[in-house]
Amino acid sequence: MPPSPPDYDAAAFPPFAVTVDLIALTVRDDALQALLVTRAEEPFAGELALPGGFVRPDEDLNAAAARELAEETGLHQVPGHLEQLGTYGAPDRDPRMRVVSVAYLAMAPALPDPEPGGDASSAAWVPVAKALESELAFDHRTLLTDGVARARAKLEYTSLAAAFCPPEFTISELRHVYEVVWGARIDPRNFHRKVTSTAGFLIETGRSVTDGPGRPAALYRSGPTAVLVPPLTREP
Amino acid sequence: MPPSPPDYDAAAFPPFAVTVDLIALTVRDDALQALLVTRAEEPFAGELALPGGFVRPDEDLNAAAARELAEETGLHQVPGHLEQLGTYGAPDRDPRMRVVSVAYLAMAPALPDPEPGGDASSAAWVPVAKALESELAFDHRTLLTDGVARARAKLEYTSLAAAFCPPEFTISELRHVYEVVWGARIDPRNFHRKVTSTAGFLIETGRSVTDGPGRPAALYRSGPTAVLVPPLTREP
DNA sequence: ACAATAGTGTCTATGAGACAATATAAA
DNA sequence: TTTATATTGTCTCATAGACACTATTGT
Repeated sequence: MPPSPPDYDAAAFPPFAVTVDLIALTVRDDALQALLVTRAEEPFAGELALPGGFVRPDEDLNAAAARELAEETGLHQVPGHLEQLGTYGAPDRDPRMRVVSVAYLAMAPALPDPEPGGDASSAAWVPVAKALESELAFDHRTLLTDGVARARAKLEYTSLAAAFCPPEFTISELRHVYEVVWGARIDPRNFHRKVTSTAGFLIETGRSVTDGPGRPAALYRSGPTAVLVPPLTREP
Repeated sequence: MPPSPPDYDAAAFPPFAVTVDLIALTVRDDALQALLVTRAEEPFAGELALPGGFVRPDEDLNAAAARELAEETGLHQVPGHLEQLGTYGAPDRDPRMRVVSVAYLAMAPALPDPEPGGDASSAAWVPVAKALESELAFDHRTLLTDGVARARAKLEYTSLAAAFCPPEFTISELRHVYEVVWGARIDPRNFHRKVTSTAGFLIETGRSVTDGPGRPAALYRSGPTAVLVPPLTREP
């Protein structure tokens, strides 16, 4: 058994840099898309990367993630869902120094394109399939893969799909989220029955909208139920 | 929108300390128990805390967690399962300085008590129910609560319950893990049918053991299936 | 024999998936 | 009308839970 020091001297702690990185996902143009930036500085200058940045000295981790998301999208208040995904801290993941990155997963409805020329000039929404074909800076391919896997899994047993929808949405829009994220067709009739029979998942607004031909669709808001029992299954 | 600096100067990054903390769980004496230490130093000297310590300058996060687990249990190689739980970094969570802690969840079979007098002299297994009644240092009550919730949830849809069992175990032992972690009785007959009919969950060893009266129980090893479909449900 | 635990078989209600049928709109 | 989408209804098969029953041990 290796004899280990009883504890480090608190004043001599090894210094780390701590960053937050964002896997911000949305559904646009029938595709799952992620927010990516083009790095302006070394290392990996000119390459695609996940948005992120250093946590400030007196800033909570979640606050740092929310701040970065707002900065990169150009919106004050970003709708949708934000949760911690995991922390990545391999000693050599950043060539400059020891950096530990706390990754956050954001799920948002379709947002306007980030303003070119603004602070987030280099940010853009990119289909996940295309992003995973590209080179990504640091270990960001791993982060993106993990984030997408988490999102896909969570659609099964939580009501998070609604985070990809605007505040009021039709059941077709919700189904479309599932179909795009899972990459699978879903029977509209069974889906309708399932989501409407899960208590607390959806709240009727009483209104309806008509888009193109066909019977108008009822509008719903997201309900209080976060965990779906039974879950929606992915394998037809 | 607050104008934010385009990026921090990499050389002027805000320094953080990074630690790993362990939620090490086991099933002993019909109770879910956690490994706790009594702190020797300020802050919170004399109080109960989760085991943990600083990540070393060239150490991976998972390696740091595995090292701490080995140190605190007194075992070179700790059986069971180790996974990242989440990262806790509120600015004031450590009164000394800015500390970001990566929490790891460990699930192990019943282990010998840590050697008093050794390096882990202050470590001991404590029933979770009792631990949550006590004061815990830092935000460790939150970490412990989150870890237990994760473990309970994961028993439903993964084969992780076997991590609480020795390498070879009976179906009764496995069921006992579920009953203790969930705090609910499970019908032995339906449980038997369920776990044996989930392909890849259990592997027969061909041997059996007899403990007390009753028919001998077949011995199984854990199989390759990590995700249980369909899941075992918690609500009878 | 009796008690205790392991393991198998059976029944029933529920729910998922397939798909027919109806409702209501645009073209 | 034709077409497209929304919504409801029906049928069938699989399965979860309740529980009777058999198997095999210790006392």
